[in-house]
Amino acid sequence: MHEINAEELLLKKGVKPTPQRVVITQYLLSTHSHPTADEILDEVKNALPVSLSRATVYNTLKTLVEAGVIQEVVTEPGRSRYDANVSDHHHFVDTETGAVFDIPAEVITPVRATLDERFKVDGYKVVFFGRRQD
Amino acid sequence: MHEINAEELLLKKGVKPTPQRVVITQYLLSTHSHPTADEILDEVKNALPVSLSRATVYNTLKTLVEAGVIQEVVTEPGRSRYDANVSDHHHFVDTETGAVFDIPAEVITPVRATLDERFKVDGYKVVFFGRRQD
DNA sequence: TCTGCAATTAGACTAAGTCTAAACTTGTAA
DNA sequence: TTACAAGTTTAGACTTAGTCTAATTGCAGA
Repeated sequence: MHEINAEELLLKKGVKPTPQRVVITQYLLSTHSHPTADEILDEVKNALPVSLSRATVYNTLKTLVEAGVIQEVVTEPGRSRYDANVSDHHHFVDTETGAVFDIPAEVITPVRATLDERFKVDGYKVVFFGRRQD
Repeated sequence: MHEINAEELLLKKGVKPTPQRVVITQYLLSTHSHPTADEILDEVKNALPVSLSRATVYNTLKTLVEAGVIQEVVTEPGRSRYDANVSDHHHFVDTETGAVFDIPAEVITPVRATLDERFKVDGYKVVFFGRRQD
């Protein structure tokens, strides 16, 4: 098994691996917590020897989403979360804590819909909600 | 068939039917456009003979959601939309325009998930995305 | 080394939503 | 009727998430 390397990943996706981008990508690869932009800023600023402004975090997240390195996840009003898991998957949201968990596409039954032919469906996302124990 | 009456609906749900609440509820019952709070404010302010402040729109929407009169729908980053359809249904989002359409639960196959038993699932929502023609 | 474009930055700005304190209803009791 | 209390609405200040701008910094290629 080959360890995921942020710099290689960025190069492969055609994104110039600047220190700020590498560090943000590393952080997202290392967590399953679906952090918000400001959580990323705090984490990365406190833990890593690279200067980082708020604007750069937002710029970088947009760049990474456009390049397909990460995904934007909207599970609650008012702010976005980010996910380095770009494989086909869905989400579970804990309704008490707001915590978000990945659900691989393979563990759910495929959704088939009978729609008016004017709807051209490119895909779908399922969000489960409830409580996650422990 | 009985026409839906906003005032009756509010009473039935235990919400005091003030003029502002009735007018916002009427507007939501009359549209399928899933408006945002500020769209509701504009619509209602221009069309109806009742004064209405931004704070009241936000207060009222929160009250109506808590009472189960309407639903909050989050389909895009940064703002919420509101839906007077509280029956069991899902959504289709046009990726070009952001327009949101209701998809009744009956027209999709039920989603079955095989999850770690720590996930206590209360329900799920499916969001389809693509283009809606015409 | 120079040059020029891309990336980063601080901080002003915007948009969506919340909060606060005052004013306004409304239902009920005197 | 009047008067009170509780609930509702209001304007506008405030907060939060995110965008924009204009100035700097950092590199890759000539």
